[in-house]
Amino acid sequence: MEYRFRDIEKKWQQHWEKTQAYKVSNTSEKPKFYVLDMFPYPSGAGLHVGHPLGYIASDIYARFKRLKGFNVLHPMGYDAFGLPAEQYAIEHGVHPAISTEQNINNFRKQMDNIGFCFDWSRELRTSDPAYYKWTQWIFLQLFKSWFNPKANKAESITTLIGIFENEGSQAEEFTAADWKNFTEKRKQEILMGHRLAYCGIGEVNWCEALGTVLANDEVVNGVSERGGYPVVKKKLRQWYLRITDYADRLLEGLETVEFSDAMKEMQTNWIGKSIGAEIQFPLSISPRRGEEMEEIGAKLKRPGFGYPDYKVDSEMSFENAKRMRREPTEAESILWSALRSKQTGYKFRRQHPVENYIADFICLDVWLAIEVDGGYHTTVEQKEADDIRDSRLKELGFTTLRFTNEEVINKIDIVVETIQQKATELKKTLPPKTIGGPGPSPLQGEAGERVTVFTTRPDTIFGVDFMVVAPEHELIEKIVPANHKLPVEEYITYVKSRSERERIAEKKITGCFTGAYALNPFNGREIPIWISEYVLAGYGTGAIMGVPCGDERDHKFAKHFNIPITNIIGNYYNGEEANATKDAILENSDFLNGMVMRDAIGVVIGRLEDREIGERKVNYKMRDAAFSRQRYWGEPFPIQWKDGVAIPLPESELPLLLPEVDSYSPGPDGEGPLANIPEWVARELETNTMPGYAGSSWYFLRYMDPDNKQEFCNRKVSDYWNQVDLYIGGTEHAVGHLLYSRMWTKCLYDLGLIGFDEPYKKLMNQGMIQGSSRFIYRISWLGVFKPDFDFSKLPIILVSKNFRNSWVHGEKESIEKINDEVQKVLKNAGITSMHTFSISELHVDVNIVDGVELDIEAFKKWRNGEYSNAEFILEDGSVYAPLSPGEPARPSHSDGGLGVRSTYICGVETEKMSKSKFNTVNPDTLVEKYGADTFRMYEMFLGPVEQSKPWDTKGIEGVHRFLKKLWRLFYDEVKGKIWNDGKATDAELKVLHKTIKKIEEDTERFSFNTAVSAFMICVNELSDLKCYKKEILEPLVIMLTPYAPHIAAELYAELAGGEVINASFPKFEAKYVAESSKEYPVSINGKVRTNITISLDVSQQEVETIALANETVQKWLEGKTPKKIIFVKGKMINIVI
RNA sequence: GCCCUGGUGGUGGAAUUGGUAGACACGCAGGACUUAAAAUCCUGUUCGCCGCAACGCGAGUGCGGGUUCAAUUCCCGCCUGGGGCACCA
Repeated sequence: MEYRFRDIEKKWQQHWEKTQAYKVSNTSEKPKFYVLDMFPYPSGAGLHVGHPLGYIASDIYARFKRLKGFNVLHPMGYDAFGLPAEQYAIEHGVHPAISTEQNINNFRKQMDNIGFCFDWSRELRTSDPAYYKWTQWIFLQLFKSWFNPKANKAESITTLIGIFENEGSQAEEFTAADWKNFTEKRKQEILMGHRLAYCGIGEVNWCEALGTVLANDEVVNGVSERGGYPVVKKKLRQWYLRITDYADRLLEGLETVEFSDAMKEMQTNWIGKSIGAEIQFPLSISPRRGEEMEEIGAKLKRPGFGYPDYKVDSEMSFENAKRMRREPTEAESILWSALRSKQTGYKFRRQHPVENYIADFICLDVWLAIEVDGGYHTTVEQKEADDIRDSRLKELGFTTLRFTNEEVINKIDIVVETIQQKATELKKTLPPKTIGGPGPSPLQGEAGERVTVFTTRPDTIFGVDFMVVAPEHELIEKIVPANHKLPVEEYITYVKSRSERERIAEKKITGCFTGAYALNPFNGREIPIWISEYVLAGYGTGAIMGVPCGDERDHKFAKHFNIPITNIIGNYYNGEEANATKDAILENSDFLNGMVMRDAIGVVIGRLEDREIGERKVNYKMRDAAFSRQRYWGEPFPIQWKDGVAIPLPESELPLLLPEVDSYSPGPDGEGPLANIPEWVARELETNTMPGYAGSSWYFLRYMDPDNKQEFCNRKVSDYWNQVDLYIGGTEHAVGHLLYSRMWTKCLYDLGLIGFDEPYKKLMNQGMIQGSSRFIYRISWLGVFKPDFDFSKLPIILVSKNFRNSWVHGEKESIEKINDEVQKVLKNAGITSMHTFSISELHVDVNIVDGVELDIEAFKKWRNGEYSNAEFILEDGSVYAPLSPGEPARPSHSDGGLGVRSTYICGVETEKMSKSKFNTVNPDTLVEKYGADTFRMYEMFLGPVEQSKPWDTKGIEGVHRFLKKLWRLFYDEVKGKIWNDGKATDAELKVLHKTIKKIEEDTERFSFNTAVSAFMICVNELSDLKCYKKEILEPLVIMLTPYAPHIAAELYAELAGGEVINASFPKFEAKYVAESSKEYPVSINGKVRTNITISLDVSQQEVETIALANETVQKWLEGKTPKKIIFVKGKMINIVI
């Protein structure tokens, strides 16, 4: 009886479906185990051999755990919303729901073929209203929550409202009373700045021609990848998730989960926590002075980029400021107590340095300086000094008010009123502050008066030779003097056409001087402000301080633009490349001179904080997650916009169904397609939809309780199943999906909806299976065609790989050979008008190539006979021409045997597996040919699951042979059943138990490839021993169940009766594999020279004696005495001479 | 550019904690069975040198250094394939 895998597999798959063998209950005495695969997107291309890799791995583990006595949840479903279906809809007019449904059916059919143990009664689809109802519901919970930093967790927004009502907000500068007086709209605006799901303004890549928003990788060199149309940045209202508030918890959580170190590192880097300082650099030229400014700028004749022409003892003014703050005059004290804490409605600072002056009081919001004159201001010299100071302050854009001591002391009310009036007046003349909304851009606030940078190295403050501001920084348009406008605008136009990716990756140094200067806050040194594409508005503050001697990128920038470099680290800087050391002793660094850099960091921060020009700051590279898409095929937001205020729909109205649309094209102004529906717009509903990761951020919870109509998941059920014990998927989800779903889980936990705050306890990464592409080489005709030329007469000539290669390398012989052939063919075809050609490389379907040999006959039938008349120049130079009429069909090379066996050799390259590259291998054809069990085991046998590798079908035969060999331990072709009840020998038991141990260990650590090898070794050894004993075979079959469930079920049913999937994993017994001696490798100076078998229980002394007595050892010793003998018990012996 | 990851025979890979490099399988070569083929079985197979063979010798885990009695494994520098870089999923 032969191994009839097709019958067996069909039989058992039907049996399992009929008996609902994989249906899992939410209540069980057994311990639970949750195995989950990352949500697949049902693409139109169907499954290729890369997809099942992870599913087979999880299936093996799930089945293994079941044999080990666990109640195993192993569900599957579909991340069914997504762009490809929408793109297909735009191109073909098919509703995404329809194409998605078809794709899912196809996926399901393919998966069923492979014999997975999924509990299909729990299948999910994110596009199903019964599912997305709860996605919308969770979104509303996020919308109605804020992150309370004190509690370090999310809370209902009502607790925040309570705080505002009672205390107001210090950070946002309003009192409880203010809050009560705010309009509802204003209150909502403020609350929006705290909601976990919030609305803001964000920039997208907008392609007018395609009428759509593009992903970064769809933008190449400033134009769309599809079509090559121009792309610009467009600001759109967007939803965001406040994931940055969870940054610290996402970092801490990594310590509690079993992810690979690489994965943890990637997430840590993505979050990008860095500790440093935010430093404010005052601007040298006030943006308020407009046109007048450049004249001054020009007049000032700044000496290049070097030091300004006045020198300040900054330590002096700094010390003065501090001392004077400590010892204020009476008048100053009185005025300060009237101005402090925003009593006037304006924020004043006292003894604040402006360049090298120190203003008594200053309000940076309205550019107002207040001077209180003591008696000594009456001298002529002092008067002059005051005038210079006033005019400089005026130059900088400040208005100065002067009061005498007497005025302040006696008429404080009038003084304060005057100040208030002036401030209010100034405020009106100020350019309107841009209200950017609560978007993620950090560029708002008091732009226009100073540049704020974030740095992890405040100790290098005196090495700042330039600043780089993001070209899209709002400050730019305000600070650029007219004579610099043109080049700056040109540069900004260039940057606008670039995707973020391109900007970051650009090796070429680009940038543009803005014509404006900032001042070093400590010594007033002028610092030129540049813009460059490598600084992004979204990172940090959107501006960096350039320290060329300490940072490689800054160094290159300075060198490229000839910006003089200040060396603050002495010998550590060699003038050639930057040195990021923290160990150098600072030079040219004012009050830091002589200090070790790492110590200076804290000192600088202390001074920054003292002088209120900066502060210690934790910065995250991670930005809030953009959570809306201007697309159709996604979850609608349950939000209405009334008078610019977002109103959540009542939960009773969920789900908000995705409406039908006539066209899937975007709406006006880059809005989503939903904006095209009059009724939708009339209801003032949000026209964006949610992104792909919305549904996949919580799906693991829905699997636990998929049919619940009352809640997203019953708490008791989620308490039972708890975390996913094993999550399998690719590293491509390392930072996207995994971080989002971790954040959602933490939110749900904070809100008391689930009982754990990390979704995935253990993560296993599966590698990608790449495609191995094959190429053919076709002669492409170049030449002049007559107008009436009949193109069908043009012959198709294909040359084998080596001919093409040598042709490319210009080898005479090949060129002549190809030329001859070409001329002959052209002549036969009666073509004389052209004679030149090139050779182009074309993908050919890997399925009609055996290794690298093209199956010529199959190729001729490929693509409806496109190449049926092609002529082939084969590897040996012979020509394979089309049949002349009446000539009998020739066998292709693979039919072998007849005539000369020359072949057409294809080119090979490893690429992504993709339909368009004709390198996809469909699992269906392999399952059809070899069976699901062979396919499963072969995918595992290919190598470690977590490693990427190109697919090669060669080798599947070996696994198939193994299963046939296993079968022959049970059945003989002639005799039929051959197993017996005989008592197993020691040798047989040893083979069995060695295998049990290996399979158990390997399965537990996901080393499935070595487990398959162990099965092969076991079957080989049992075959050699001619062991057909039930005592051995039965445990073997149980062990095999996770890997090859069909054949195991069949053999087990015959052998023992019953269902193997409910059996128990065999127990390993050490006594059967115990060894008493070991064949030790004996090395001389680390090189193995011989082997000696020695009992395992002898001492080092005895081993040395035995080893030295050995003949080979004697020979190598050449009479010398060994210096040292190393003996590692059970491992090896090494003799050092 | 930045972050992560891989590189071992003709091929996929093994070597679990620094201890016999190449398990297992493919392919290839030779042989057995057969009229023949398929299927199956047996033998050999890292490279080089010597040799009828056995034995033996040398080199060898991307490249160049280092640590160690001993390195595929640890350290430093480089080359190179793959994944990610925020709207592909």
